[in-house]
Amino acid sequence: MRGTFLLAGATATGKSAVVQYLAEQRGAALLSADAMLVYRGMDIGTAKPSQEERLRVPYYGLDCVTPAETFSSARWLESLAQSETAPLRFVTGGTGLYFSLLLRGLDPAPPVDSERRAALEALPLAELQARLAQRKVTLEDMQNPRRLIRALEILESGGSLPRGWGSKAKVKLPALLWPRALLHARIAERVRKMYQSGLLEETRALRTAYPEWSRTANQAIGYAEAGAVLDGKVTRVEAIEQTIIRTRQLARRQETYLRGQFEVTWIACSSSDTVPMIAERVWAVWEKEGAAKLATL
RNA sequence: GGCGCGAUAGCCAAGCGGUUAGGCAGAGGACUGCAAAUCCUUUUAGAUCAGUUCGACUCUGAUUCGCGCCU
Repeated sequence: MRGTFLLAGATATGKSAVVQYLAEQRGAALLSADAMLVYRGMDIGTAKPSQEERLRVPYYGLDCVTPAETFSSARWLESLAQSETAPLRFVTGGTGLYFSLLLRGLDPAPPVDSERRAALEALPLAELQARLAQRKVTLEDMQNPRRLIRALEILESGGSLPRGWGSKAKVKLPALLWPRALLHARIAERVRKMYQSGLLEETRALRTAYPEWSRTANQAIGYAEAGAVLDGKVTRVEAIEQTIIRTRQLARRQETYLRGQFEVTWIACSSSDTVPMIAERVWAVWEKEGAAKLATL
């Protein structure tokens, strides 16, 4: 078997373990499709594959930047390109946007200009809306400054807005799915383990190494709350609780994105399943559906 | 035992004799270079029983439970 095979799914569904297992078994390379695993040193809170696991399988898409740097989806495409040489490649991760890039491509648009972005971010929402109104442009989501700003960046530099992935024919994507209640239990357990494994200490060390973090790294689930503990703003117990809640909310949004953007082949999991059992099901889906048809980038 | 205060949704918490409290959590949705981000929508009430009233979560009484004080 050759080619690229994908496995999506919400956080804490066990994607990584399943794909690690399959990669070891089949001699594949792994590409992480995750916007947080790119941060060097953010290991415990992102549930990054261990050094041992990484020695057994070639990995791409990990540790691309420091927490002080700003990452971007365009930048992730570099990791994708690096992994091209592998004859058999498995891609897994929780960032649905990256699967969109992989399967649907990226319409031409100007890269982010940090000065222009900062200028737009300083504007009130009403001003952003007014500027779009001047250009007779309406977005679906006129309350969302993020999207208004990006639209203005593209328009003000002479580009035209992408048509939208959601409106195009959906592409197939396999994903793991747990009953919500079980997933919530898995999330709670995982967060507690992160604290037992030293998330606070890791955060403290990273803050020493990098006093200023990029906005995205700063907001990373687990690290934001651990930082609040270190600053004495919340207790450890409160931070654990808040991290669990934010992770649950992330998982819900991840599933919503997959449902909305892809024709998902859901691979159902239950509490009695082991990693090899789920891996077998994933492999069966991959064999049946064939290698992913990637967009030409 | 007596007196007082309280009881509102999974949690916190208001006003009101008739028209949506609100927040959090949960659920659904959007998404093209920050995505673990950003934004939109939204279910679930009035401890129990009786009374007053056209109409009670709101007023009255009893009961139950909780808290405080007294003996």
